[in-house]
Amino acid sequence: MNIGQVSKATGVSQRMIRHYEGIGLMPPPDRRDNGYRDYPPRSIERLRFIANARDLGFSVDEIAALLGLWDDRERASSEVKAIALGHAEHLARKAAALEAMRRTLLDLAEGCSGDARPDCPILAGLAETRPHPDRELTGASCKPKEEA
Amino acid sequence: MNIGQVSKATGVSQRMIRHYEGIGLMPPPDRRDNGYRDYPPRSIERLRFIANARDLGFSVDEIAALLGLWDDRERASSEVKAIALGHAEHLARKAAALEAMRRTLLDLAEGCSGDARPDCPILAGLAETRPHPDRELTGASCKPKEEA
DNA sequence: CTTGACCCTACCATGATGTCAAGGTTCATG
DNA sequence: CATGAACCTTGACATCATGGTAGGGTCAAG
Repeated sequence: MNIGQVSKATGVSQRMIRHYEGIGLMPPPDRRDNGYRDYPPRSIERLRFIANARDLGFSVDEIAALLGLWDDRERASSEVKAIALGHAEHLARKAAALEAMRRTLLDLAEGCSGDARPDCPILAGLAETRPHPDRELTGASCKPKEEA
Repeated sequence: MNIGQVSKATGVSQRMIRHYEGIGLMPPPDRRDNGYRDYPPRSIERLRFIANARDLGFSVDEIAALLGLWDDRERASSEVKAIALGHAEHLARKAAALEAMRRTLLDLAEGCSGDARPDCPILAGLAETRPHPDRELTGASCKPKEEA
């Protein structure tokens, strides 16, 4: 199969199919005499696996690990489950962070009249001193450089 | 003030302070004879505003809009509120998407024994045909859909 | 003068994806 | 056969926010 047909069959863009090959998620397919990639039917399965995992928010590294387990018929399902549950935890933390942002925003907006007057607690809140003024500072403001 | 002091005062890295200048969020400050950036105290306020907005997940474009309204003493608070509420909605949708992913993942993991046996519904679910019209990827193996 | 902290610009990298460019191949049709 | 559409190829650039590095200038104190 040509790349265009694989793309249609899987819903993965040609661009990303080549990309996955480049980063090692897909094995390099055979080439025909004209240089065209020639995919075996198995590739479709594997691409769908990758795309589904991506849709679930797995990182490339996680997908690589899952593919390795997929290829290994002897693997223990506990390994797969550990990756999946770890990722679920990761997703939960991200969702909670977004929710906290939203909460803060709604709290700020609550005090805002939302009319034609210029007074606005949202802007006032944004201009306030930052809650965590202890972020990373680039350059060595207080760290000794021990470089040769 | 030198950039290092502004960085310390705001918790924004020097790297990002220069970046915000490059993308137009911060006005280019005066330069001393030696080429060093020389910031007025106002810059600290503005940087804090930017950093706070960024922490709330606003995009650069949204921050630019908020800054414009911040600079405008005549603006109506309704404009600010509209941006804020729109963004809150955006955050809610993102959080919901993450939660849906997590739900799917947990559903898949539920059927997984998580022991030494190779049988694993998580991998089976990932290898399934991609949801094209509507998704039914949760739970056990569904009927394989044939689509070209 | 030396040292070390500070500043400058400019480039590279991330991750997933899109787009565009410039060129080769295949095939159908006039 | 010639032309053009539709396909394939590689490579490069852009996004967004951030970190890092390289290479070099500046300043103040010892």
